[in-house]
Amino acid sequence: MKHWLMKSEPSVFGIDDLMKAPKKRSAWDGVRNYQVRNMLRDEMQVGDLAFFYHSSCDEPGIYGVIRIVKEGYPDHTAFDPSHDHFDPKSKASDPTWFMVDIEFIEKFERPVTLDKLRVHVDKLSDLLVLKRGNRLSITPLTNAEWRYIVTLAAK
DNA sequence: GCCAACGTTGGC
DNA sequence: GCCAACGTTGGC
Repeated sequence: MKHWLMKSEPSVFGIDDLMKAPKKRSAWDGVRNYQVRNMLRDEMQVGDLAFFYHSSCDEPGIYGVIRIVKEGYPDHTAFDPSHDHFDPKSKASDPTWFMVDIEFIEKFERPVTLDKLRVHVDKLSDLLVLKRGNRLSITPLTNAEWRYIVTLAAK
């Protein structure tokens, strides 16, 4: 089982939206970056756990835990001309973009904020979300990084 | 294949 | 709103 960090803007879709969704599940759609597409399509597996990270908000950070419940499948929002994420180069017969389904697991009592992650940069020096200029909305974490952040959340 | 221009991301 | 950093596009 792999571990991930998945970023979203809470003004668009945050962990509270996921908690309110039917069966506390949702598609993770709208990814339009090839590196992230490859992870969605080729690497993420049912049962993988991910941190739900809020970006572009008052307090960026990790707000909880989610689980992959459906492996990569074509992102149909790319086929719909009326949709924000429409992409004419993605065809149903040969889709460019993929998504997974996720399920709510846990919301932290207090988020592990970006500031807090930075305090622990000695233990989290490879964490991509701490690297300046990183633009990937989904990044892999090592088991050690995952466990360390879980202990931060429990404090 | 190069690279300038442009659009997007995301913290501040 | 600003701006650094990066990905993508398109002319050549």
